[in-house]
Amino acid sequence: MPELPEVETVRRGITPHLIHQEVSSVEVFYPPITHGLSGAELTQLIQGKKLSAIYRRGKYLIFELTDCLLVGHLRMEGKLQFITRSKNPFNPSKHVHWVIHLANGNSLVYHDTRKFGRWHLYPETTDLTKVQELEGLGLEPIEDLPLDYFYHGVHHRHLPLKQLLLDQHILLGLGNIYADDTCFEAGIHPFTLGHHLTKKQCRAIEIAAKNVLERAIIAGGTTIRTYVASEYIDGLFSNPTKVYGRSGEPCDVCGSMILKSMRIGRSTHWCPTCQERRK
DNA sequence: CTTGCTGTTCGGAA
DNA sequence: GTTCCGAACAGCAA
Repeated sequence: MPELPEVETVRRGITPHLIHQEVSSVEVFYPPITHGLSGAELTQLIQGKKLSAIYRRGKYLIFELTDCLLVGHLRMEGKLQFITRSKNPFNPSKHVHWVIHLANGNSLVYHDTRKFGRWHLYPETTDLTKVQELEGLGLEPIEDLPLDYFYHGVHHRHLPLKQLLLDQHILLGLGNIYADDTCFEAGIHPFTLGHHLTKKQCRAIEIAAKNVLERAIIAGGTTIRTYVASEYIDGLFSNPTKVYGRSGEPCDVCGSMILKSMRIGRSTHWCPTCQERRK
């Protein structure tokens, strides 16, 4: 489900409920999601430890506990649900794959219909440089980037812009939805090849990505206020896209019909007028 | 019923 | 080294 804004919204939503809280036990119903660790094994490893921080890097969530890290990726459909003591004992649905119980009686529940998500415990370190999943990741588009950063990442590549935006080794956090909207916001055709992009276009893409993601985070932030503890935080906010999922509809800016194409197993959406193809 | 599509990433083949 | 393709899984719509 989540791209960067959704993961960030989940992080902000659950942090106040979890920070400084102590883990009492862990249940695991589908161990492949926890690198094969059972509930008993995970309980053994983190029982009595306190959550000291929750970070996000790209689409990864990182729970820092006493002397250890729990690193997770929600992939397509992972969701976290915080439930209060009053909802316990909790009857997990068949798509709930782990539950972390806190000493105060509340619980954090992981739900993932397609079971693509992964959670990896690093039992003896809080050093993020030791985390394999984070090795080689690119930079956050919502933070300041070095001069011509995206240009240097793509000008020698023979892949379409859309695919380069999905590559987490260059810019972090864009998925299929926000990659399409980033191309639209930058006014560049998603199939423009990396080595045809100018420095100016690349700068426009950096700015577009930042704006698209920040707007979505704000939309999530407004939604989160209505967040109810018993509901999944899945970040499908009232944050309308400009082109994604809108093929056949008129473009907001020029009225042209938005197009859709299937490539490499993913859909891509664009406005043929606002994103005229050059090469 | 079957097929294709879905917000992701990885590993192995070309 | 870069690029392509299928796999992991479940549900839904056509």
